Amino acid sequence: MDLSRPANDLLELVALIVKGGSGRRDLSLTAVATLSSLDRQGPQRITTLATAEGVSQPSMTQLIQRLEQRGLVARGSDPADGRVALVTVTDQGRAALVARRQRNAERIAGLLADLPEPDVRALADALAAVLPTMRARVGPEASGQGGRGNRAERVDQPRF
Amino acid sequence: MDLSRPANDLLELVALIVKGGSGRRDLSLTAVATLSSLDRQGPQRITTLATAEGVSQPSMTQLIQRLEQRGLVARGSDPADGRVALVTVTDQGRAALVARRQRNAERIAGLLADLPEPDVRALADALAAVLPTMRARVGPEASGQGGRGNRAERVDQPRF
DNA sequence: GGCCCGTCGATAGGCATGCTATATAAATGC
DNA sequence: GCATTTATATAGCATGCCTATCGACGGGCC
Repeated sequence: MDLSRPANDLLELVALIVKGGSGRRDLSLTAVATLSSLDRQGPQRITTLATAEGVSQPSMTQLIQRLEQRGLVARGSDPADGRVALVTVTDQGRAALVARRQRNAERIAGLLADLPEPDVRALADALAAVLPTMRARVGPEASGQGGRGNRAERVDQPRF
Repeated sequence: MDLSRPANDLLELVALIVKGGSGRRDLSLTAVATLSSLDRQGPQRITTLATAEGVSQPSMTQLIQRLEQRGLVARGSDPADGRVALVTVTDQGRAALVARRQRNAERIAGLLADLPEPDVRALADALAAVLPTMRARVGPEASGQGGRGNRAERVDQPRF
């Protein structure tokens, strides 16, 4: 089956949605992903977060510092290893996450609201069928445990 | 009809796709969109590009300068109005655009390739049905001619 | 014609977020 | 107990965006 047309269509849809969210970002994409990871998986160390989000360790250190200043995360220490900094989401961080998700969902719902209902239904069903597999496909590779060196060992892949 | 589930699913799909494209970007999102606009609609002035892409005029000036240094666009002047700078894509710019699109399409096709064919077909059909309307819905609003002031007059909307 | 004002683009300065290279501190191995 | 490895922090730099403001051109009105 030829995937180029759906691939390009999907690409365009993503571009439309991402572009629609113009304006000042309160939280960067990486910040949201990091908070989300901390929310789902509990306290994690800096290096783990860095490799999971695909940024360098210093970048993650700085991101955590910014998030800490804003009260969205807290730092703890690992009783078993004095070097590690265990990062935790605060309630405020969780709230920011929820608010952010809701705004995005509303924006997208606004786009969908203009479409004929059968089309929306077809899209909804197709997404529901496809998402679990894509989650599984992307997830494991992105969260490869890594952390052996100081560097993130990333492929030089174009982003979007 | 309840749009929250499809909206959240779509959001997650976008997040998966955007996050999948980790790594060094050769061209920013705005750069690609600008080149694409120049390719589709021919030479345009800085201000028009800025409002169309939702960035400030100085940002667009700088982006065009960077793109010009890399040979991806060229500047001309409007014979009818000495103030305006008409920006054009070069062949090299078009080539960069094609290469970029192809890499992205391949990446997404790679994701789709893991899915059962009927699911892909359903998604492809749903996308094809939905895209024209969304294009129309998002396009006009984003390219409102504006240009009254120096400032871009943007709403403070969270991006993605 | 000459002046004022609006519009177009450029410049200056600042902030956020990423990077690489390297430093510091704790743990581990001989 | 000192060298090595590992976890994080710091320094310095690049990019891409912003606001504020400047200089240049164009158009209307006297």
